[in-house]
Amino acid sequence: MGASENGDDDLDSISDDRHSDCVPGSPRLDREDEDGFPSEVVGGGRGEGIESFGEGDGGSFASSFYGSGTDWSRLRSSSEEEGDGSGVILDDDGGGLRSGTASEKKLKQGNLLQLWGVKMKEIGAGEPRQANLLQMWGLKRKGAGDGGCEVAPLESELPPAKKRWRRLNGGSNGGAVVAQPRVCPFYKKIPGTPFTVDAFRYGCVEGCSAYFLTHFHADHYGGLSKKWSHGPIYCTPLTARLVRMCLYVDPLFIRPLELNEEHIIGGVRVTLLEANHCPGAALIHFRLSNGQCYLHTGDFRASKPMQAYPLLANQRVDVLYLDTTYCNPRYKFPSKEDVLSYVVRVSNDFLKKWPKTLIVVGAYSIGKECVYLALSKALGVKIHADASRRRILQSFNWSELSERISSNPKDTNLHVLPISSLRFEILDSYLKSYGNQYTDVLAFRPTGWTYSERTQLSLIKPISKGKVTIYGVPYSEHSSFTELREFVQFLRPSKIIPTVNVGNASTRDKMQSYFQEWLKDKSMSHNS
DNA sequence: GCGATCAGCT
DNA sequence: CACAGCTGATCGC
Repeated sequence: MGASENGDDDLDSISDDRHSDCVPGSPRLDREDEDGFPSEVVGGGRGEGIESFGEGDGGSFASSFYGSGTDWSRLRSSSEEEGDGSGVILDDDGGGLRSGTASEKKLKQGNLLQLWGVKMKEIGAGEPRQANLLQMWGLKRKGAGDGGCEVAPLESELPPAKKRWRRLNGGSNGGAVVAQPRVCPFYKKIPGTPFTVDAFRYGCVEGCSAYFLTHFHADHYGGLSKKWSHGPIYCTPLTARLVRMCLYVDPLFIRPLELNEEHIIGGVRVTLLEANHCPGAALIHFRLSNGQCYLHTGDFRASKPMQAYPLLANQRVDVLYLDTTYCNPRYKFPSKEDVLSYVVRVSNDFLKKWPKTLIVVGAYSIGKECVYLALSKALGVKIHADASRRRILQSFNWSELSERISSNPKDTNLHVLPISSLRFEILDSYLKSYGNQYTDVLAFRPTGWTYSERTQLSLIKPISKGKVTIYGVPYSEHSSFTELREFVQFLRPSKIIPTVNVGNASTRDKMQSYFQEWLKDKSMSHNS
């Protein structure tokens, strides 16, 4: 599921090996860096495959690239904040303040008012948030005192493409990203190579001459803009299109790599694999010239079919950079297929009782398409999305989806809205804006984490208010705890580096103990 | 005015 | 709790 077709792409005209000479002549890894990894990371045989980091062709890996920020202690951690007195900490490169306590952030931002405890809300008398969402749909005029007009926005009234993207996806930069260190953390760097993964918000990363982007979500592409000039960006053709269309990155820097093809970049054999996350999302497999193999999962949902990928089946993986979003046994959720049939069933039942129901699916910029696609197929109706979202969805070249998209909201009772719109007041206004076309709204909020307490789909209880009913459904695009365990036990990597939830020392310890538990029985190895 | 970044919130 | 943002605000240019 979730795989989208890669049709012809208009971006891939530039040959990939133009930047294959990108390893700068730099000193070797400093001894003080050791293997560059904290000792808490699980290792197979201690040291095996580790000493070789930084050797071989990739040995010119800059020590400055890998030397700073190589341990967890540089990461933000609430527990650590309590521990070390949380003074202002200077970066190695001098001057910069490390993201840390709230006071540090305020200092860094130079926001004296906040530092002094003056709240923003007390200063500005802003409009309530709802007004803007209503304005977005043309339901309410700016500054107009009336109850809103009754018509959906006309195409001609919409802002130009760029404004529309920015409107859909956040403020001025396509969505704010949570505070992170200014220095690229070590787990975004691939040792023995001049590569980083999803590391765009650190400016020019020293020693990095190739920047990989696993998928088009703001917390991964953060920092990319039309001013990007720090090096080539490698990603799938679909992600490449979005980077150009939505962020206006200069195409000279964008290097689309077809899935399932080996590409030689800087002497490293690189293959992108379908990640089962959002459209365009990829796992990245690196095979260094010294034989070391690394797998970076980006964000992914582990699945059985992945175990048949030729690069993963019966292959040694030395280091696994793992999406550990739900690496806790409390996170159990059903398969995507089960959730899709559940959503269809709920909708059919609802429509039987209230035939004039508007069905709404909440979604971010990309991801969760299969939820409304499944509804579209089952109900035999089209999908309405606004111009901003249509532009993105059409760029997928996913014909099964494209054919079902409608620009006219009155064409169909199945609409996609930003997930932030799934609130009673907003949906109620939305319902009213269609006059008497609909009597009720049935909305689905697909997410992975609302499901933590429930164990069965049948136990899900919707919340209703007036004519609006909202279901939170456990449609996850990350691996459940069980899926993660099965994937790790299948792959049996020598070493695992978590890439999510790493800001807290106790969470890191917990994850490492799970990894050890999963890998303790060597006789179960598939990949020995 | 525009773009980047931050706090607070969902 | 955490996902993947959203929104308003400030700051530099």
